[in-house]
Amino acid sequence: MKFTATPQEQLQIVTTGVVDLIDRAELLAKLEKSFASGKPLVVKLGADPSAPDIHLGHTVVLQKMRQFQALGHEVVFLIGDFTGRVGDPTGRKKTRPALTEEEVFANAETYKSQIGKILDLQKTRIEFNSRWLAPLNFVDILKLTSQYTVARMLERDDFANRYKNQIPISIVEFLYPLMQGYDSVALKADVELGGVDQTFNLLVGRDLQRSYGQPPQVIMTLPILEGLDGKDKMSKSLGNYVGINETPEQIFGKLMSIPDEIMGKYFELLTDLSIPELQEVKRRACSEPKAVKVQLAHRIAAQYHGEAAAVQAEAGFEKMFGKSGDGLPEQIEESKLSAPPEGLPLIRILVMAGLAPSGGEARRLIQQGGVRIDQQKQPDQNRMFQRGESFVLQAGKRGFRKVVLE
RNA sequence: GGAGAGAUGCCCGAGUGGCUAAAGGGGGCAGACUGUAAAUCUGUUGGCUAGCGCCUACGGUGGUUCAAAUCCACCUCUCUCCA
Repeated sequence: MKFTATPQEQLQIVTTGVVDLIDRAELLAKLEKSFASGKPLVVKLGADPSAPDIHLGHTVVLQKMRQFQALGHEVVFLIGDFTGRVGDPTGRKKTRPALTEEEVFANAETYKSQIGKILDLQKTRIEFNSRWLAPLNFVDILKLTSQYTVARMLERDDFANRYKNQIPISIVEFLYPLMQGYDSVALKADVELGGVDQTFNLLVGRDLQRSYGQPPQVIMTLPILEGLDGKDKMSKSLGNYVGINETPEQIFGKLMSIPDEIMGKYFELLTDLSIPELQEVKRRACSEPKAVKVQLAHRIAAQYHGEAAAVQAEAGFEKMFGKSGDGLPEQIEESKLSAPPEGLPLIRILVMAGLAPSGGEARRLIQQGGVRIDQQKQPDQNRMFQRGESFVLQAGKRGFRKVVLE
């Protein structure tokens, strides 16, 4: 392998935007060695197999992976299937069900199709940590655990807080950082990437590599992206995310709903704007926030679906919410419902069309004026509809369904 | 192993026999206002029901009682201190 960029140039590219880099000198030394020998660095990124939906938050670190990849290094996308199979004892109520082999395989495929939007799959190595974790026996595990102390584990913020607040910490949780660190040993990783919240785990990897006689990996942490609510980090379980598999319309719409304050950060972490462009955007964000937000939504939609789709998504948005629009989305999903001879009451229809989770919820929506039929507010919860009728049903601001009774 | 504290709805948290589908807050949802932003105000937030009402619910099981989230017994789990 021949590198086109010099170690210094590579260092420059690869360290922009990182929060923590441990250690800069080590990284440069690794880059130099790799440049001289023609041997690419092994760059590791771990992924949780139980949540195979990749959202914009994940892309921050994936983009960093792509930079390494573009420079000619070997990126390893590591799926923590073993961890997933063990399950998570922390959430007592919702014990994470151990994933079956089929599920792991299916999730891996899902991952591939998604990370392919950012990484070059041809050049991406995909690994499963069960390959080396499953064969370990108790002696191996004792050796692994003897490398670490409880006091050092309690250095992790999360553990320290829970310990202080008398919230349970399972022994197994102490093993997770060790397992993750052992992954680095097994892969002989040169660099491991992760969000800043992963700092502790990444550091454990360094320590373990040293214990096992390997040169320690360089760790690089990247900023955590806030979710659509602008408060918590973007995550599927909080529902404040934009999945990269979503339609351009969904991506556009969701991005338009973020708080103004985080627009700058989104531009910074999710687009490839240059520094001067970023400054320009941040300046305009105060004077014309709407236009800037549209630009953001457009740009990101285009990144994943192309310019044409982004243009269309923007037009659809205007049609729906703009001053001159008619308040209807471009595409409305259709529900064919079979009605009994006596007809269907509105409440039932809302539930059957998937616009309300229960009858009570549907009733509430109607009572509060959140339900429209063909754009007309519909206050009568008992209104009956007969076979052959069809109309556009709207629940709340965003729930639309074309209902056809048959 | 010993002593003590605790487990309540999506989350936090009040509630020590009936007026408790359970205060209050957070979050969610809807409405008004708007830029599908923020802030603010209003309503709402277990299920079934047009409604009366019925069912399910306060870690689990059983018991006392006309009546239990509340009292008793056992069990499970968590935390603290001692060893």
